[in-house]
Amino acid sequence: MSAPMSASRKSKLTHAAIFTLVRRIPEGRVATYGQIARLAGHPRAARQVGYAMHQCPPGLPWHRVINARGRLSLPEGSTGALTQRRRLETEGVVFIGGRIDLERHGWQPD
DNA sequence: ACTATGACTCAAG
DNA sequence: CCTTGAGCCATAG
Repeated sequence: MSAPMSASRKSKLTHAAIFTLVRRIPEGRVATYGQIARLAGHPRAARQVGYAMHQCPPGLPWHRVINARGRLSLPEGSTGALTQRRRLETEGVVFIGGRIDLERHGWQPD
């Protein structure tokens, strides 16, 4: 049986799976790397999510993915960080002291 | 195949 | 609040 099976469990956390979840994050909401990994069935693969963002295809709302502390993981002052913050604020996400209140903007899938 | 690395996370000091 | 160390797993060279 070389059936590859469904990619929901027992498979490696692929970029495709990560991208699919990231696309599900609604506008004005944010999700953490760990949360995406967990939703994909890999609670410990937060790093892979971040790595996948490095290879994120055009059109992917990568800016809605932040770290567990409610801050942007990109180097502060970098072009990416500024772009991310600007896009999030455009969507209505509020930064308080450079931080996002996950209780308020955190994405909660049904 | 192996080693190094990384847009992470958590616990402890 | 910040720093340090360890765990984690896929990708790149």
